[in-house]
Amino acid sequence: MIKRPTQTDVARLAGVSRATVSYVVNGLAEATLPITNETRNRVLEAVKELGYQPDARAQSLRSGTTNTIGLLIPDMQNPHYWEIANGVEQQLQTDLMDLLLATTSLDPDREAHFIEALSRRRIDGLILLLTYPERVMAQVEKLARSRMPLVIVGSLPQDAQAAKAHELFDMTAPNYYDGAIQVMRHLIGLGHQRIGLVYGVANPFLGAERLKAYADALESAGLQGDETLIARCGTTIEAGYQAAHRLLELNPRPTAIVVINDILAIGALHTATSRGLRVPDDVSIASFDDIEIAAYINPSLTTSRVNAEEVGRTAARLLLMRIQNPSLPPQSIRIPVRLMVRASTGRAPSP
Amino acid sequence: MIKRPTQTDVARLAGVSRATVSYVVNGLAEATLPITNETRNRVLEAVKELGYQPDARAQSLRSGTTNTIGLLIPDMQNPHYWEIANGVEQQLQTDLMDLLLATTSLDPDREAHFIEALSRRRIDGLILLLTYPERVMAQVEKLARSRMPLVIVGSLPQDAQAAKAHELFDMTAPNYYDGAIQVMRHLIGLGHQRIGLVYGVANPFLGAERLKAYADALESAGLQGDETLIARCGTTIEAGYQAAHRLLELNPRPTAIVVINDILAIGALHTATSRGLRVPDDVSIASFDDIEIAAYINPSLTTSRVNAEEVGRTAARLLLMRIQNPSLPPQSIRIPVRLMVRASTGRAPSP
DNA sequence: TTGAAAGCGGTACCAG
DNA sequence: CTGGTACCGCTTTCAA
Repeated sequence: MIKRPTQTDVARLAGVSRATVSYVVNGLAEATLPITNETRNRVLEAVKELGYQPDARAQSLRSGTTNTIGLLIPDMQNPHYWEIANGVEQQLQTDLMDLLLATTSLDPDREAHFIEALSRRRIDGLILLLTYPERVMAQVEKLARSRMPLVIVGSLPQDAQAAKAHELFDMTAPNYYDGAIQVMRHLIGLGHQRIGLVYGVANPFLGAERLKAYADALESAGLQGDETLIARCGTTIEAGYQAAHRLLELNPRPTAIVVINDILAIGALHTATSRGLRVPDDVSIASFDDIEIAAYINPSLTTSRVNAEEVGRTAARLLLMRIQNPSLPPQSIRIPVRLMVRASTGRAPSP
Repeated sequence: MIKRPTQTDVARLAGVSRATVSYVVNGLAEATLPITNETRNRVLEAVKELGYQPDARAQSLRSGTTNTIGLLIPDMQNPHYWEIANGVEQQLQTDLMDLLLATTSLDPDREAHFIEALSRRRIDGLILLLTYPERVMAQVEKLARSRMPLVIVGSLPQDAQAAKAHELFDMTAPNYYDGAIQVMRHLIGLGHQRIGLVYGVANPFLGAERLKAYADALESAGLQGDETLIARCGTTIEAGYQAAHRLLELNPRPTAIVVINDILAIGALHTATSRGLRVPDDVSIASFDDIEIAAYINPSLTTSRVNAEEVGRTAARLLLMRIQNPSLPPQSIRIPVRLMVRASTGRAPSP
């Protein structure tokens, strides 16, 4: 550690007591506590001369508040998450909270580690985007019970824990179910009958809503589902690329592919192109999120738009409200989505 | 703030002193200090029962070390920076340092704010990717002089401050000059004579090396530069899109466009397509960074590959070395780049 | 108008 | 083997 000037150093240099330094530095001088202008200036000069910066650890230890909230995001590689982080930041800036950002790289151990680390820092609140809730739920529940303000972004697995969850912390999540229904209706409306799904998630439950909507939509259209039409894979572009290959090798070939997110859809688009298929003439591709790139790639992506910044802002808003008023009943807010029809989907080719 | 169990609570429950709790929790029990297994277990049980977690602020206040380093990145919207952050994380994980990530959203005030905030937290070291060095250099120099371990990623403006800089902190940066020369040689070798440049940077100096290499390469090929061939713009995809429009409206039209990074190149590619131009038959496009998407878009991007994770790892390595040995002479490490020739560049169209 | 002093939650030295 | 205690840097009440 670096030796930095302390309050005591400033006090000595200015020839006052530490208390006085504290008053001046925190601007209490002007308000309640009358301090001579002359003393004040002596202190301020000493501060400047020494380059004194109050120690945030000590301040927070003493004052009991850190003025910082933590945000855990799963995966650096997906722009969708940064857009959420952006939203959180926007909301926080209006208040004057600092953000402590951590990313788990989709690693369950790191997820647990960071929740622990953030909690030990005694941050004022925590926003979690969990990848492996089943691994850390106990930890998270304990946190919640210790009355740490907590917001979970995204859904939780459908088991007993999830049921309790809503009583413990606030939640917000995009309405992926609606989104997936819209995507499917759009494709079915275009005459597609064989529709594949690239299901690229780190943890299966993460796409559960989209998967269910996919199946529900097929069924209500009287189309038959088919396990081979579901290509499960990882979360990288390359994974999406490979998974799409598996789908496009099927016979008969699907005429449309729904991809779990835009990043993987870029991979799938590449697959189609490299197989000499035209999009959307030979195969339609649609996905979720509407990251900025989606509108600019060629062909532009039909995608179910999640306003990620709004998700982030909502999470931050919920958290700030809870920090201010810890006894509020927990809320759960769904963020609506909107289908953006672009160039990657079109009428099903005639057989 | 939340009331959490403290060392004292544990001590009371276990019927021992606070010192003993500290020993047990920090595992000193096994090593130097022999403590009865029975006492140890009593303490551990109390810890578990109360869900006690040591307060990181208090620990660090006392121990003088935070075991945390800070990383400041400019822009959430560009995957390139996230890849750098990834590299930093990788390197840090091998040691057991925590990472405090902050992002400035290209806002000079936030940049200053975060440097201040991180410094007040008394982190053990700081890695900076600066967007507005001229605004914060004084602050940064003061930090450096206070012996805060510091690594600057990227280059600094070419003025007196930059000259001093190398004596104050470690630096690492991709060799964009070489990269740009390679890109230009590649295009000139393909017969291109009118080569545009989309210069989309938040702060002009940030692309200085690439700009200079662009001019140098033109000159040494006996081609004449032309200010109208340089389209200055912002840092979003949309900005790249617009800037490329300006270039492609020129008469005669440039046959190749060099774009300052891949993100903007995606915009430029979209411009060409929407103007009905074929890439690379009518116009070639090349850029910098090689973010993951670059290989998957259509056409795939010819780009000067910067191994961003290596940049991050290098920065972290430099920082950790300096933390361990603060008196090391500052180093400056250039990261080599490599031209990835893909489908977005081809022979210049015959006039 | 200013200062003395208690304490926030730990660590680690020294004594027993 | 265990406990008492000074101290890390700051805030805030209370007295002077």
